[in-house]
Amino acid sequence: MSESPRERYRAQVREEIKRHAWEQIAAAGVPALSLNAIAKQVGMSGPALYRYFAGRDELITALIRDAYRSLADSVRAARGAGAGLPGLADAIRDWARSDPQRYFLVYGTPVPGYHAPGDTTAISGEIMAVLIDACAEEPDDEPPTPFDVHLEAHREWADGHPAPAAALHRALSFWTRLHGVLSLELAGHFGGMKFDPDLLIAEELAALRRR
Amino acid sequence: MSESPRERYRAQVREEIKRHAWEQIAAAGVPALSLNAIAKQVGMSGPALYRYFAGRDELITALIRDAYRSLADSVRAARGAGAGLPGLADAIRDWARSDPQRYFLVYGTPVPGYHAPGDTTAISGEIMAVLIDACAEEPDDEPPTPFDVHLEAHREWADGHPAPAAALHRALSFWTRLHGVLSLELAGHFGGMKFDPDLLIAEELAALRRR
DNA sequence: TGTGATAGTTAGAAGGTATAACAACGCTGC
DNA sequence: GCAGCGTTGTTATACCTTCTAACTATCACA
Repeated sequence: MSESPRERYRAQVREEIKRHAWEQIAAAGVPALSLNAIAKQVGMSGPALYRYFAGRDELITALIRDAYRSLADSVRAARGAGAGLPGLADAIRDWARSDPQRYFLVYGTPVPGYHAPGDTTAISGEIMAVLIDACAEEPDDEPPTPFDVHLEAHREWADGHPAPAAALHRALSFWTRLHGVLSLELAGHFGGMKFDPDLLIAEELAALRRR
Repeated sequence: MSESPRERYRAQVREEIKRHAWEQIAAAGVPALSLNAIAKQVGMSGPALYRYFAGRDELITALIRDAYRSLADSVRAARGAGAGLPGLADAIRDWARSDPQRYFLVYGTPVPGYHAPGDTTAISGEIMAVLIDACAEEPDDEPPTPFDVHLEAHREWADGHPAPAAALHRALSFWTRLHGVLSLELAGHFGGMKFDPDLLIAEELAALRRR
């Protein structure tokens, strides 16, 4: 399983290409990402880059995969350190704020034709599993809602997780509420409004306990 | 104030250009929007289109403005027809589903350098005002939260609306919760999950009453 | 040490945005 | 009615992009 020197070199170059790609994306967004410009930055000329990525789409797909992986790692690390829902929210929020365009590469505007490769949906499920875990340990004194019973009938996506439907519901709400505030904040839609988005997030998630 | 025949013709051509632009965007997203292709569809060749829009950016800006205007009109129409929060949610949801890429043009991934023109932020405020109106007439039996008092101190963005801070809070939560579910749904992130997003939206908004 | 896969090069096709220079049309004022 | 001018269209062009083709040089390995 040891890698040949060629493979090692190849992997290094691929990483360097992606590093420059992330810089361009952070600076001007995905549309401004130019393979030519990256190639020059890396020190090779134009088409040589196609030895490492079949094209623009494959490079972007690799970036999306890395972003998903990074997010899942952050979430699992936080959970591993004993974080509950507030701690997980902090982890996701920090991850998103550290590079908004990376967050939007995962959760932003989709390209109509694009279908995510299977492994990213697997990573997505991995994140969801952690959220459900954290939700399952929260106290639950509310009666089941209509959506809870609906969820009970459509819980295949939880991948056999044993948590009650109410926990799945909570995980979904956690995800959508956090994303709702976070994406609007990062997109600048709270522009003129002077309130602190963190407080809104905190309250949105606190309300989760009361459902 | 009557418009000359030239102005009328010019306005018609601009509309036709935007019509084709929307078709391209709906089909393949903003990145695939090509001025050249649009020009050919309209029946003129290439650079002639620059007589009507100074460039790609100006065309897209015009589309964003129209999208904002259309959304605001839908919201106001629903409100004018007596809709409360559930009705407003339906209106926004229907508007978004009728053309997801139009929704994402307004609320999707932002371009790092881009600053929205002033009139669109005005329209955004117009929408917000309607939401606050609807929230103000909802019964409110909850004690004020910490975020409520924070909002009371930072309510300039509500543009002098007389509603109590709790109503502003509710309007913000309505907006962020709806956007959270809607954008994830439209982006396909509920892919494998078989639950009905409408039920989740309904429950997220019902929980608004309990804060 | 020879040989073949790999990594790089330049050339070029196809298509994009955008500008410049020019022709033709039509509205407007006299 | 008609001269003149602004507007709308054209083609040519510059420069960018992605991506393929053909060719060369290098490096690992038998």
